[in-house]
Amino acid sequence: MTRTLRSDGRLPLHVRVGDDLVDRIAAGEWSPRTPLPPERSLAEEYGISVGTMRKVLSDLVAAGRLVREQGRGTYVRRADFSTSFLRFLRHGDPSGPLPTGHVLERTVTTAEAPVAEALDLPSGAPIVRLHRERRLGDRVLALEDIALPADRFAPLADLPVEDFADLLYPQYEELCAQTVTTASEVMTITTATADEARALGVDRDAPLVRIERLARDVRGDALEHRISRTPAADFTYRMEIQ
Amino acid sequence: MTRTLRSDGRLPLHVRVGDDLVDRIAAGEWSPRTPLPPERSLAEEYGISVGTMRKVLSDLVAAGRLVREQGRGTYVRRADFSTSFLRFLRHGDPSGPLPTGHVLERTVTTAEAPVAEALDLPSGAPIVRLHRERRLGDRVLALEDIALPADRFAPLADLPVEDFADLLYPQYEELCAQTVTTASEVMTITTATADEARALGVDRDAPLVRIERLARDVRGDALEHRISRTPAADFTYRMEIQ
DNA sequence: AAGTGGTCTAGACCACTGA
DNA sequence: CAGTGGTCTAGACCACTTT
Repeated sequence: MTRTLRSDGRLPLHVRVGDDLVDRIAAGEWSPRTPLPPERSLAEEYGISVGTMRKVLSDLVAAGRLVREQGRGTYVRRADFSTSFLRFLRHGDPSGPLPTGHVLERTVTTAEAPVAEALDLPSGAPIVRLHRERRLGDRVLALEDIALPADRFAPLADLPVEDFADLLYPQYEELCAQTVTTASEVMTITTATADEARALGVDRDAPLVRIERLARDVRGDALEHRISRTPAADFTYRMEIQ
Repeated sequence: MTRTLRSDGRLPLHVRVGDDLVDRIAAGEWSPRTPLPPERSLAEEYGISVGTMRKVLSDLVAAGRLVREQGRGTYVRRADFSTSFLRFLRHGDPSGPLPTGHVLERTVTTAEAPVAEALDLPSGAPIVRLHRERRLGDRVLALEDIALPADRFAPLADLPVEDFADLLYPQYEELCAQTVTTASEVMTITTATADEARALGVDRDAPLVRIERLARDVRGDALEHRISRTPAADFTYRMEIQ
């Protein structure tokens, strides 16, 4: 009757149940729109007490994997798209108009070694590549080069380039049923190549902020590799340290 | 018998008890070296159940204010000094030798408006100013300008400049009983002035990373204002996004 | 062995959301 | 009003650290 856990029985129950829930979310059993069952039902399903199930769920909330709302339910968390690095740019007020996205080039190709490694794919695996600009009005704020595993993102191989949205993550969710939950970024300062300088409207060798991002799903599997470049002069980053 | 809480009685018990504990930590009742009483004693002291006290304590752990170790006790958390932005510099391996710190100038003066505001002091309040270099061997990695409220940091006004340590936060704790718990930083990219270029050994107008940090104690009160500058070419920053 | 935090249970009752 | 998560209790027992 109670759900069987396959993980190491020496681990605490709340850890094993949490891992199992993450697997089920990754398998698509629940999405950001369909709530998980109430904690009482889940506790019964796993044959554990409500108190323990509450610990499982609040740990997953702390880990950024779920969101709970009193009276409504427990939902799979989607990445907050405003955490994009673009919110660190200085243009206008942060509550102002959203920068637009423009895919200039989309190719289906095979992954070079570094990108394949980042995405945890065999070298030469098929990927969808997007070259993209973010703009505010006429002004180009950033250049982006995006790589996606072709098997998970097949619908994007045929999508007309003008149909790509300003925000890609909601589109990944709608068209490809892939939800971005977390990401790691590495930021460095570089100087503009001739092409970058032309596209961004800055001098050759002007300092750029370069951000390499790896976006992941609930289970931590790599979904998207993205390199963004933006003029350093426009950049401010705030962080809270503990 | 049970400790009286002064905060708004409509708030949940675990919040009120948590606030009270933070006040007691800020008042110096416990330090990173003297453990808090065991959860059972604390629960009794406040007249609440152990389960509720456990929630209070684990919330404070999640907020970065306490550290718990099974079998040992519950301690006030100190800032992990390795979270300093210097760990983001590319020189050598991160586990290599620690950069040294050299106070070039120490003055006791009054706070200018922006610094006073950041430190939440009245304009013109007395502060201790430090101008400092961080070096690895002969090489200057970063310049720092530090401002500290003179009342809380009186012992530093007389300390010979050569007695300042490589890491200041442990010294704040030992000499001034001030523990840094959290900080916020704002990072921007600037270009080197003539003085900065000379001190850092880069070209005039070379890109610099400028980090403005405000360090706080458990209660969130401002302890230290610090502006650091380091050559942008040396800088890498990794972040995990949720 | 004594003392600490960690796991887990089995409830009662409250606060909020939506139909 | 039914159904959801949030608060709080009162325990038992386990795992780890220190003496």
